[in-house]
Amino acid sequence: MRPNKRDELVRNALQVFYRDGFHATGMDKLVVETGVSKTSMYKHFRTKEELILAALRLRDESFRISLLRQIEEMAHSPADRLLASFDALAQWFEEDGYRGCMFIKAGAEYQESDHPIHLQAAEHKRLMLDYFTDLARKAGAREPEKLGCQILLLQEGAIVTAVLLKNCEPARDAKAAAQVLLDQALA
Amino acid sequence: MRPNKRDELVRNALQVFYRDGFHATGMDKLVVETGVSKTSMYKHFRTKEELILAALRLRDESFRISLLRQIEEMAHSPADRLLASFDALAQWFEEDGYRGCMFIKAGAEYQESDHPIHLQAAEHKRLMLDYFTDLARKAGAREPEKLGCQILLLQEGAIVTAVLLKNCEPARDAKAAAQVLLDQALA
DNA sequence: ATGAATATGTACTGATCGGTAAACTTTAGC
DNA sequence: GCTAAAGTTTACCGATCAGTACATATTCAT
Repeated sequence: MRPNKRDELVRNALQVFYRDGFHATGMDKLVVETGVSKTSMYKHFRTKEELILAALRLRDESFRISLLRQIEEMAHSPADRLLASFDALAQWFEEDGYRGCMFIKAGAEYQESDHPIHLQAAEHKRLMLDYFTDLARKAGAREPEKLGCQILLLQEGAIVTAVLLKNCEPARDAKAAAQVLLDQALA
Repeated sequence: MRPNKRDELVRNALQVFYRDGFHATGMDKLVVETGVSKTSMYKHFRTKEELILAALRLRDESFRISLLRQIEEMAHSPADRLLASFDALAQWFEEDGYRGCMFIKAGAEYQESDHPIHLQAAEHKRLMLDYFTDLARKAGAREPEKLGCQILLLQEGAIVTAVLLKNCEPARDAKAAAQVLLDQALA
């Protein structure tokens, strides 16, 4: 268990950053919430920013891996998988402690477009876009880049709407929209 | 010019909050950037939170008013106006200093769903949803609530995607998607 | 069992946080 | 021209910010 304390730190810090935000989470709060001493934190990461970047890297990995696995279990054709991504979204929204997309929030708190945290958030979205575009291409869509982007737009829209509007079901309406767009792109 | 200093404060503070974020903007920075003394600020607003709420109120008003006017100038039928909203979006994305939606960011920095700032951000989105739903109804859509929500999802998705992904044109793809959804809802 | 790496607690730095106190100056209505 | 409101400067409060120093304790491979 040599480097595991570091991973444990990143894992727990990730939860706190996701729950409370980046600027609102001080290093002293992290000491309390993660159980890792401040001295140890600064042995592993030279700055708070580096710790945030590590947390975002972990989030990107675990989020995308589990999302893709979910999708691939639920559906098998590329077209069905595009649609299934919205069912995965709906499940996510129902989870306790759902607080929207960590990368949208990171981009919102670190707005300069050349900031490392902003860049890492952008990279995550680019990977998501690539995944949807790939599925659209495999599904035989006429303009896969366009359909992939539209699927992404619906997802991002649903994610932020699910945070702010409790009275509507964005995942359902987004899926219905995706179905229409998909039909039209395959016709 | 009695109460105008207050309005000037709110107007300038709004710009700084939008540019730099809420937690990242301290009251001392606002003194420098707005030219209003700290004592005066606290004469007008008892807390930073009240100042933020006033800034958000102003933003909601001016943003919605100018957006609706733009839309109503560009198009005249309800259906065309739904589509024109994406042209207004595209123009917004091109503006210098575009930094996404202030209310999405407010909801991201103040995440507790009963927080006054979170509630105010949610109220803005609800008003936007109502507007689109109303247009969808007037356009004769089969399920106006559904179409209104889908338009909103595309808009929100485009807004956050325009912040993070510089290499694609979310407003264009969102408009094309809206066109398809609209056709299908009117058929 | 020992040595080296890794962890810890405590105490601290200077800067900044939101917010206040008090004394002084400007502005505007009568 | 006087009065009172509204604005200002300057200095301050205790708390918290990110980050560091240092001495001690725990862990682990040999």
